[in-house]
Amino acid sequence: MKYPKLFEHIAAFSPLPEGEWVKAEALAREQALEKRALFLRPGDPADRFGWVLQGVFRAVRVSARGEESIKAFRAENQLVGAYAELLQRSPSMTTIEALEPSRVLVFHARDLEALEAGHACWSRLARRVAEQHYILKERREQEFLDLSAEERLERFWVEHAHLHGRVPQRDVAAYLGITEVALSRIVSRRRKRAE
Amino acid sequence: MKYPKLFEHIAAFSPLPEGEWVKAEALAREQALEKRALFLRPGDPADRFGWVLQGVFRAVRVSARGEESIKAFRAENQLVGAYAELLQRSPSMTTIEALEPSRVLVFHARDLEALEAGHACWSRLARRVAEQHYILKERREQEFLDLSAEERLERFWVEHAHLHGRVPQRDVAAYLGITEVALSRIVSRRRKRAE
DNA sequence: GGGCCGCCTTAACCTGGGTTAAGCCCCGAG
DNA sequence: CTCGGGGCTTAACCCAGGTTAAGGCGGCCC
Repeated sequence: MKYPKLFEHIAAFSPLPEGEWVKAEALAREQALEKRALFLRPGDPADRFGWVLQGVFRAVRVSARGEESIKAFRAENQLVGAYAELLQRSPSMTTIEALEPSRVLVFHARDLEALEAGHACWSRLARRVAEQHYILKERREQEFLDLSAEERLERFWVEHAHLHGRVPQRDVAAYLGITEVALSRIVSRRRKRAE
Repeated sequence: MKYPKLFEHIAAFSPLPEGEWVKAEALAREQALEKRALFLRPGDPADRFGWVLQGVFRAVRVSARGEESIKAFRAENQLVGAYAELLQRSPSMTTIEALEPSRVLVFHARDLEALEAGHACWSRLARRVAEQHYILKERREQEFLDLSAEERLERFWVEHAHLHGRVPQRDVAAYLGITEVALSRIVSRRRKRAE
């Protein structure tokens, strides 16, 4: 087994026999990305995804008007990929970019399908992943519905404390759905109140 | 088989042997709700959900400040339930209310688990449901990130044409994340431009 | 060292949506 | 028929955040 820590992590999320994990490892390959390198770009087939071994990524979508908004940040022990497009077997509309020098363990969707055919644990895992992703998106929806930008910022740092100092402020703004100017204002307003 | 139309609908979404469907029907019961009646209220266990046979529902969440926001509308051939809470086995924080006299086919989560143990088709269905829900929430997230309230309204009516005349305007506003006053303004602005 | 670039801040002005409050229209109960 | 209430609209005023533009600051390359 080459990635025992990752195995622990995944098995805790959804039980997985060691033997199956070893099979999966054999299908994966490690990819290193420098800062600013893209794991996925718009138009690419969205049939691959990765577990982050090291580093931070941002999932960006560029709107029709050319504005960037950020769907998610991903760091160690999380999945990176264009999940919605993968499910719909459509090309990626998402850019996934490393914010630091990073390493990822890459899987191909069709390899996972093969594993699924062999052992039910993979389907269970896939289901849990879908459910977990759903819960997170619903939480985010709730934040847009009843929180102001300032409250969303506060919650962002509670839920993403591990990203402190690792993501530029403008990207936090694009995640919150505001401009970097507005975010800067909010931050300085809070600073003043804190004195 | 008591609900052949529903069976067709579900089987098209995820293949399902007739025999399994008949078993499921035996575990379900039909519930009628008058206008304004609640299918689920906050604090209820979220372990039941239903297929809408007839009618329209709104899933409401009341924020800490006492403001209502609407997470979803559900009509014929859709699932109603507090899905996130069901997955987390926590009590419902969602109110689900009939906007018309409605009929629902009610299932209990633990009955579904029993069916899952008997035939893999149920797990496959559950997975597809999770994935589909995810895709919809991600789309909604995107709308909050890069669309103005007016554009969200436009898209709302494209995607919910079947709700025309069936949901009050204030509820549409609460779905879009704005007040009914703001929505009324947007509508009249559009009316003027259309002349 | 100097110049440049990436990132952040600040300011001035504009606009969309929130808040409050008044008023309208329709409908159903008495 | 009248009254009251629910749902929608309009208006006046306010504020958060968008837009545009200028400038600051640190790091990096030459």
